[in-house]
Amino acid sequence: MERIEECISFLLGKAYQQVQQQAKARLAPYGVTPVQYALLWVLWEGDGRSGAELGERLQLDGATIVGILDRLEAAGLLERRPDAHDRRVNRIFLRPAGRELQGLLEREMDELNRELDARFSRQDAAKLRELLAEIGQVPIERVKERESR
Amino acid sequence: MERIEECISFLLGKAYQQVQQQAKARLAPYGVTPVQYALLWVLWEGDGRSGAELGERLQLDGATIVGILDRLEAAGLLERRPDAHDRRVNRIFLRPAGRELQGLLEREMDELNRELDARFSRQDAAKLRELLAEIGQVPIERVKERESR
DNA sequence: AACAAATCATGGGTGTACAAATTATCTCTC
DNA sequence: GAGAGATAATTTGTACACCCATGATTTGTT
Repeated sequence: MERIEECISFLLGKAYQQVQQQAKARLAPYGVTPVQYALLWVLWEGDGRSGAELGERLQLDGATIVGILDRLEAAGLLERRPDAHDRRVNRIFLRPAGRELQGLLEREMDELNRELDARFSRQDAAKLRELLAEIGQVPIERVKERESR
Repeated sequence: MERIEECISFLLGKAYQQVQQQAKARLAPYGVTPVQYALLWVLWEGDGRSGAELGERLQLDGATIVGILDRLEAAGLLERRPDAHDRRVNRIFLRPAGRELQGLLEREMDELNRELDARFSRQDAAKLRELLAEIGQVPIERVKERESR
């Protein structure tokens, strides 16, 4: 690997950076960041999950989730409600303002994704998805859950 | 885009996250982060550039560069020397400890890149590079430098 | 029942990233 | 040659992102 430009890791980083900046710019007018958008997305999928569940879904550290929830809660987009049966957990619920953003934000991000798609032939776009998914698949240690029986 | 898993932006983020974590784990034993490695790389290419030049090369904000240089300098890997002709700029030079890391760190990262490559056929690997490079190409406003004449 | 182990949310510390403001210096123009 | 505008480095403030540690609980095991 004599040239850094040939490393997949480097190219991946560059590409990610570009897309990230586009997403940031598109979401900024709504006061939402890309990560916050991802979290809202899973909430639109379904309300009432715990912070730990959200973290697992997004592959984010628990400590990271806390901060994101803090900001979204301060913005009035969601609220934490204590779980009735397990006093360790908070369940996260959307507030009206959080629901209302769905249409707007999805429109923005759909457009970004269409722009990305438009750069490639249909075949290449599919190929890119396939190859990225291959990398995104947890590559190391999947040895974790193996509960008895 | 009904499923977030189909968005290129999402897949890209996931893939990036994976590679980033691998890189972090491999570099951590040497007390170096992925970004710090990238900066060291360009210094191995050539010493004595200014912070602004390094930032341009790596597409990093000036403010970000300052912090990275601070830590690498504190670690004794490089030093800032004032430019003789322009007292606004510092030129960045490797120190012996910084040079000695080159072999070790490049071995680590080469291995990671080979592991990534190994997941794909030669053709697919080339295709992936091509597609990523397409995204990484500055997509918006390249209208900046256009100096007179 | 009682205790060890696992789990959830959170707080602290480190390291990016970027925007905006600051300071020091340079360059260009009149 | 003096001020206007550009540029380099830095500071400050916000937002991730992860690790480690802690406290409150819950669960599993005797």
